[in-house]
Amino acid sequence: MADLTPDLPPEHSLGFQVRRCHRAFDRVLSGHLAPSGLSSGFWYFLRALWQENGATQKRLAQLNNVTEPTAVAVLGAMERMGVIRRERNAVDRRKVNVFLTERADDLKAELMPVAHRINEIAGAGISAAEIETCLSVLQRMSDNLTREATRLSTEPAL
Amino acid sequence: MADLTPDLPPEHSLGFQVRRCHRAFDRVLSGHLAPSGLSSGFWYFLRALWQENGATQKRLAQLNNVTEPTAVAVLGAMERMGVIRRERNAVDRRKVNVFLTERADDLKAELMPVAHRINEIAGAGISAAEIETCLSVLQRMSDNLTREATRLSTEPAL
DNA sequence: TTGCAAAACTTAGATAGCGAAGTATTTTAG
DNA sequence: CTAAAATACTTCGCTATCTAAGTTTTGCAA
Repeated sequence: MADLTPDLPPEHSLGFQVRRCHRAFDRVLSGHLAPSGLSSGFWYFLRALWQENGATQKRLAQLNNVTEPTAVAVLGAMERMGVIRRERNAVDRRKVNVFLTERADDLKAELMPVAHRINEIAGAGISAAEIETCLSVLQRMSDNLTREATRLSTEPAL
Repeated sequence: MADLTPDLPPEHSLGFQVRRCHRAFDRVLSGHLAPSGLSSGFWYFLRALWQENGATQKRLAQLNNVTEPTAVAVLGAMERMGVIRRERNAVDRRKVNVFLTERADDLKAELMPVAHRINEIAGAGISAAEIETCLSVLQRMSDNLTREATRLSTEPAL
């Protein structure tokens, strides 16, 4: 009997390559952060806070494309490490504003060059035009998929 | 005092976009798999086994770019669900060969179209040439980063 | 042949991520 | 003004992932 389900060779699967690349990035990032005693999860929230210090947890979750429970967990760890401070909003007491501590400012000087370096390493031997195309494709795919995920959760059984 | 650490806007960061896209893929995949009672981790191992039924756990970990403990955990769950069967290799008793069960064959017919569909959704409105470029860039970045990760772990303090 | 190194797997403990459900606060509808 | 809905956060329990360290088996070398 012939096999009627065509294969999708991993190398030509967008999902496969994106996943592989993601983990490669994450491993290198973790490797560079470990000497400072930081885990890779911190990085994303630190970067968001360097741009929007005092943001609410919900806002930080959005900037990072993670859910709120994830934000709570990581920010909790960051607070215990003294990198951020959480403050209940006085006007709207549902909100919690997150502020960087002095410690985090030192980290910025230490970590920003690392981020640049990792992007350099990743893009070695790849033309600027190719990288631009890749970034653009990744962005459009994320948008396409986010739309689909929303559709899936709002139209459950279909 | 001027800020001497240049920002890396997330939209122009390869790491950021790859991570965002990865999670978008994973969410949609999970959403499509949930009705079948499967988690997204199963998919990657199933695909590998459809190509190399009977492979060892080490081999499956390599094909998936995950570590051996990860493979053990996911394959354990798959075995408990009756999707695979593990068999100690008679010649070299260190090895464990992994075989698909009948149940997994049914899943192939069910899941392969889903995988194709998700890649279609992701690539909607993007030209074939752009996608080819993106795949190629992702592959080269993964290789660059994997090399760096190896360097980091073999030359610890440098 | 014995003994040590390497290989394949496993266990243990940690971090991220998720969805579902719970709590407190604010907003809105009637 | 009050009840219901929406918002922001939290808690809980799960999966996936990692590193480090342990077990069993095999292979190589003195």
